[in-house]
Amino acid sequence: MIIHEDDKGLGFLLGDAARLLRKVIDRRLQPFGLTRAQWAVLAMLASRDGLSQSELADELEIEKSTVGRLIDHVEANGLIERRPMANDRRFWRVHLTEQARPLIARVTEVILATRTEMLSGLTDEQQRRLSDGLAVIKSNLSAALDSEASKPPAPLSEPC
Amino acid sequence: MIIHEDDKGLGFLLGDAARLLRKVIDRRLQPFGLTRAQWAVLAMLASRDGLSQSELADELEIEKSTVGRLIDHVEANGLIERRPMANDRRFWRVHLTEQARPLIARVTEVILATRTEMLSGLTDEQQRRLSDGLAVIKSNLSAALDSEASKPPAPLSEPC
DNA sequence: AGCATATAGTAAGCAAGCTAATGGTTGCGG
DNA sequence: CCGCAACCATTAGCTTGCTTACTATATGCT
Repeated sequence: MIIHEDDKGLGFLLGDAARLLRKVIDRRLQPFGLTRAQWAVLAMLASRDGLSQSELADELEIEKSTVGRLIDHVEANGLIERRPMANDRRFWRVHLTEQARPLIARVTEVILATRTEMLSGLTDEQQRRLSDGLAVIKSNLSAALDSEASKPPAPLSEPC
Repeated sequence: MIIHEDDKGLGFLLGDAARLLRKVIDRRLQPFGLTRAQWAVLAMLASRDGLSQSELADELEIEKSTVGRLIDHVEANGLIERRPMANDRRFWRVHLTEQARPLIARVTEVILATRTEMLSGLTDEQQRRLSDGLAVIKSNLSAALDSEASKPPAPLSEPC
């Protein structure tokens, strides 16, 4: 049979695991006044300080509007700041503040510990295969999204 | 080195893949007036009609409050209905309406096609391993969440 | 120069997660 | 039988995702 409804389907499994991970991390980051999404911004800036908001959106694979609001929150907490660019006033470069560095170091430990916990019981080989599998899925889904972006114009109404 | 920052870390990878899947499915279900979360409710009821809201929340692994609002939406669309239980007025049993059945059949095809697309390029064996890996992760994260629920009471203040 | 187009960011509105607090029922123990 | 605890559901409020529409700035073509 085609539909081997093993348990709930791989799609649901993926969603459940991701939701659970978000929940765990949000809990553990709460003492730091951070959420998982906000941490993603900090982690990206930690290795590539000074990105613009659009670049951040690309790297984090979320929408510009989402990243904008996210930055509002983190900036309100004093961990990052927007700096105008001299030559192009449309841009803002986002930089970590001094307070951010030590906090990032501590949060990194929490994140790594959580990752270890999440992967406990899986061999390095299994982890690698999991990574590879998820990468394939991401690539397939990106392709699906792209192919959709072109079709919608005329799926059910013929011209005149 | 311990932190082999391969690309973005397995945690981010997991979140990205899940977010992408949600995006694709939400798009494809939009013509049906459904979202992925609402579909989860319908899919569950399709095999186990008449669950209570709390049972649905347990099965779907989301909070009661979330499932309540979700049911509001789907009910407003006329696909399900809440029926009071005679002997216990705290309960509502959620049932599919007649209109729901044919729609569920069509949506199921879309979902299965999307799953196939998502997994294209992965052998059955790879899919199985992916499933198993995600199941382990879910179980580890559930354990992490539980162990946290017991600790918080007294992490930093000693009794008198 | 001047207008059209593209690009960076913002704003508003919806869905869906979560938590915490509330109201209404039920059931049990004294 | 009365009151307390447990339980179902709802409400309100927060964050984060998306979409769509808008502003402001830059660029490019005529």
